[in-house]
Amino acid sequence: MPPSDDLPRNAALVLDFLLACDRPASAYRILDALRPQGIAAPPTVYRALGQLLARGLAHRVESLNAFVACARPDHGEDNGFAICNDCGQVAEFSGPAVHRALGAVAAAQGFELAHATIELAGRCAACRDGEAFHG
Amino acid sequence: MPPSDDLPRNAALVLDFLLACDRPASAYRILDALRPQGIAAPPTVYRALGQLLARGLAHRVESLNAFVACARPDHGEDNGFAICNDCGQVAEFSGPAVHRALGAVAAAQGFELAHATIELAGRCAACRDGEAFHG
DNA sequence: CCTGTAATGTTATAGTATAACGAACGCTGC
DNA sequence: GCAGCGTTCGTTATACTATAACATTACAGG
Repeated sequence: MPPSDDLPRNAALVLDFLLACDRPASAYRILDALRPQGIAAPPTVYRALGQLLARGLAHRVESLNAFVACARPDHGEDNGFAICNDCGQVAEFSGPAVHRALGAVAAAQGFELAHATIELAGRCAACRDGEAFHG
Repeated sequence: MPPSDDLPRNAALVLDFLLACDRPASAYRILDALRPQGIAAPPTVYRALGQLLARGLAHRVESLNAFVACARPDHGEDNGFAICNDCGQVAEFSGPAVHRALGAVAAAQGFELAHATIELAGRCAACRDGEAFHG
């Protein structure tokens, strides 16, 4: 499987859309957005997303049932997301200390860790600042 | 809102079922299991789950779209789950070191952390041991 | 040419979750 | 009592998320 270039047509379309989005998009939102490009049915979107996920070019945000383009395709997997409840934006972060701590927890239980899902919900710096003006 | 006792009838039914399960149950699985007790439609289940989640007596496992009874109703929120891909069992853990690390990551971004979702996928100790006998 | 693999298209269906309505219950204050 | 209020509950319908199953196309290698 090629690293990142020469994506299939549909995967490239979906990735371009995700990159243009500043927030997570659901599969059906992607579908609606790409109908003009000839994508007509859910399986097409889910297949493209599957290819992107397999290449690490996109991530699924479990707590939103939505997808984002990877902010750091070069970095490792198992990054975390900070999700703003106010504006809906999502920031991807790596957090080596978090992974060390999780690895320790897993090891303590004899758990063989394959993948970590880390999703923080709260308010981003911008929205906190914004609220300062309103009270 | 009372702490834990005197749950509404449906919430108590759902909690009893989750406690009897050794693994996460989807809302529709709960629905099927509790039809004999008079629960007939999805909103009834989701309402009961909402009450349990609000009291911290159950948790939603985002990566499975399923629900578990809380293993530690006395402990804090934001616990993590270790999900075995082989047997489907889920272990709840607390991991203060993880929270400290996540708090640091959030603080570094100016992110106001409200809730952390931490879900580990992999293989539990029992399933690792089991495989040793098969090769 | 034949065949295997990957990508695609299409229809239908499974699985997850909530909106919107209204009825019934228990409580408080009059 | 009973009027008003909040909570729970029941029901119907619908929205949203995801995959099964099968047909088609395109291209690489023997």
